[in-house]
Amino acid sequence: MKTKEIKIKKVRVRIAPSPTGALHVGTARSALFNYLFAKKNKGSFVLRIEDTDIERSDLKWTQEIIEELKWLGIQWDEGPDIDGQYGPYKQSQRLDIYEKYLKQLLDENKSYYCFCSEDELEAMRQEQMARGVTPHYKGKCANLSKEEAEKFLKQGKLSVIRFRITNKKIKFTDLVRGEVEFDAGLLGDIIIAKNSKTPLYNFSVAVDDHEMQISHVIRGEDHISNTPKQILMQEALGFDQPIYAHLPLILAPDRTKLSKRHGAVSVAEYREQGYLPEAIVNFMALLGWNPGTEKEAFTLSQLVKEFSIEKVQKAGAVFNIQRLDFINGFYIREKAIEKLTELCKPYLKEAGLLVAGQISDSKLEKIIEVSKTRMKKLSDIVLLSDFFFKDKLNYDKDLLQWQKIGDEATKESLLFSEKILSEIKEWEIKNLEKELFLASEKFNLEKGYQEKNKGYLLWPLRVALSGRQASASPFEIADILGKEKTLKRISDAIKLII
RNA sequence: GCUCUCAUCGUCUAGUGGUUAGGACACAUGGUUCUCAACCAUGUAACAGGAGUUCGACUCUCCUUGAGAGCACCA
Repeated sequence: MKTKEIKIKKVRVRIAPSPTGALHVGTARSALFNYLFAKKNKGSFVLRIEDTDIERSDLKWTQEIIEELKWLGIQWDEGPDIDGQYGPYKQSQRLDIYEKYLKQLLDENKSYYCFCSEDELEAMRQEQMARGVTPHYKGKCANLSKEEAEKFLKQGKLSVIRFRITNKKIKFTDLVRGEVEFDAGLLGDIIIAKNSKTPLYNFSVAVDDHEMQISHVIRGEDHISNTPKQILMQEALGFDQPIYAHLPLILAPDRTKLSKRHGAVSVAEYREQGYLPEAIVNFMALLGWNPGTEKEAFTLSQLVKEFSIEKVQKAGAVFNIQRLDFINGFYIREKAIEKLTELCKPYLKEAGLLVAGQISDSKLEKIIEVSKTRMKKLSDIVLLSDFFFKDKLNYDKDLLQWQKIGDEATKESLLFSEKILSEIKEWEIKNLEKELFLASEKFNLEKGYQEKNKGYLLWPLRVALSGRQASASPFEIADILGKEKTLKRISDAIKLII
């Protein structure tokens, strides 16, 4: 009995996005898992741009995909340079290679020219569906002689190149799904190229994966039915077969494949809304994978250590935005304040709140500091902190009232705060807090209010300073605003009551 | 329609023949608190159904049901 020779191949994986749109979160997660698998196994991660569909591909999408991947921290070992040197990692620059293999298949009669029109094909599909069989090409042109084909070609008849599917069962071992079997007889001869210069997906993938010596193909489950086609082509071309792993799909809340109609699907959109790359990475890793422990917070490098493809889930995972929000809020709170401030600046500028030179960095940091526990994403900072930047607040006077004490009592409360604050010399948060707490007790005693209920004094004050039902504490706001603005806001509030 | 795949709380999941079925998000309640967050504590909540196999099935087998993906001159 022959022992099968086991080749220990170096781990080489790839992610192969097509630049027909922004980087989809599903693609990003595939990229992440490939990256983790490569790093874990001391292998290489290759980025290949699949732009054979010239009509739909656009350079701007290639650039964006590269940018988003970099932003996420998913770095490739081989692939396009950042400065736009794509080299051999863009399919449109590999046309000679495909042409060579295409010719080989044609010469060996493993593929043939097909002259059927799209209308004919469509009619056939309809007819097959109606009969209850999987639509597939029956091979009308399969038996055309070489001479006939040549003749048609010379006449300039439109043609494509089809691959002869061998009628047999295709089995492969999937790292996440185990043994998978397909009946190739149901496939029909697939089109592998529009012409010698325009290869199509299933063919170019087989060629590229071979040429790039890809050892493991880790991709979304939506590709699983492409696998037998690619295996057949590898066999026809004499290529080694990579090991496959099909990842569960990322689902929308309605449990269908996450798509545009469900809202934001691109990494760029989440980035714009103010999600942090570490949060997105952590969140994506946990969609369809778990460490087998109860640990849930992972940095990219921790993920590299913990990742194992065996722990990848089989069932699709719903993209739960609430969980992303939670994780993002967690990372926001973890961020060093200087960094978080820098990250918030663009949002404040965009909203017209932050004008260069009007506010010091240290003051801005204080604003961010007192707001950050309420942030789920960076863009939240605008609504959370706009009252710090405005000169005039806009709110309903009834909001100033604490527990329906009435306008007059509210006014007295504000006047009391105004007096206390106007007398404070050392305008510093600790001191403000101390003085206001003392004042609150005194005020309650004077008015006969419940002694411990600080709301009589603090609520109207906080609303006067923020104009908000919910905000940071009055001490924090007063400290940031400074004495002059604080007193101004209090007197504005008093005027509002009158 | 055909092919393939999947199935534990609402969601992400742990669990590999014997568990009070565990954790996290979300939700609820309480604590803290002027408010909202954050934080801490507690709670609600799941093995799709039916047959087997077995002393014993969430766990193994089969069937049913349900769900998803694919079926392009897109990738």
